[in-house]
Amino acid sequence: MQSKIGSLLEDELEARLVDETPLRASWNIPPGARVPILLEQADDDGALERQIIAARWGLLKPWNKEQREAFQWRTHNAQAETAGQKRTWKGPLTSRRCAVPAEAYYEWEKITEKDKRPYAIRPADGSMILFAGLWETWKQPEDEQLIVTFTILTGAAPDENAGGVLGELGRIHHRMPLAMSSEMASEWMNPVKLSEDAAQELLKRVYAGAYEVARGWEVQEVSNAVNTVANDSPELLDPVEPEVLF
DNA sequence: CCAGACGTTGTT
DNA sequence: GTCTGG
DNA sequence: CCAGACGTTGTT
DNA sequence: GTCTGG
Repeated sequence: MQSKIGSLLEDELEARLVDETPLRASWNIPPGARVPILLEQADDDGALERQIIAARWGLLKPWNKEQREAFQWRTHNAQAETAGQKRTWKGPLTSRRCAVPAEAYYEWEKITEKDKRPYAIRPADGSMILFAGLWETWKQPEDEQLIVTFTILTGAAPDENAGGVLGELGRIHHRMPLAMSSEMASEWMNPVKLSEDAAQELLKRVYAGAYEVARGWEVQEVSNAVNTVANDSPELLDPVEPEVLF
């Protein structure tokens, strides 16, 4: 995943940067990293406000006491198909929905057991992606501090014969993160507590709209420099020429 | 009732 | 915390 | 997600 | 193999 610095996000997302923790731009964001997420909450006066908050990618379940056990599960994604039935996602789904802004994300195509090939995926028009996410708070045992964590919902990738960018997405991977239009994101982020049924319906609509959002993306093979998290520069998004075979 | 799990991706 | 399994 | 590490007391 | 770190 790739993300802009906080101040730029404030303008672009028309939201207030709440967490003062400096959020630097990054072009290589792994699970576990802190990145800005977008959510709606009541401000000090009780008015609904759109906020940008630094959050850890990888949802930590609030009942885990030890950091070791909290970090054990891979929770950076939640399956949209079953999220409504899973204990871990139910609470967040009814009450803590967020959007995760990104300019691009990476997907790895598995070629063989050891060979994988990274692609950068982003809106062709340079706009921001708003992934559908869920957030949660976790109390750090050492200092009782609440830290915000999040996960990104995923769905089945389109059929590889779909044609166009949807076909490309399906060809390189069988899953994809669910992105939202800005209108859908506004609905999604509304912090009203939903019933489980209503939350399920809302999620279905996000899922149903995800391919249409993805239709505006482009998929470009990039250098395997992105495989090493220490590499973090805008050049990671530069396309590499596909190998000519003859 | 109490005890124990609570997840995804990808691979088989 | 909340659900499932026993 | 991928890359890279993984370990200590006591016994041989 | 599995976990940690980034």
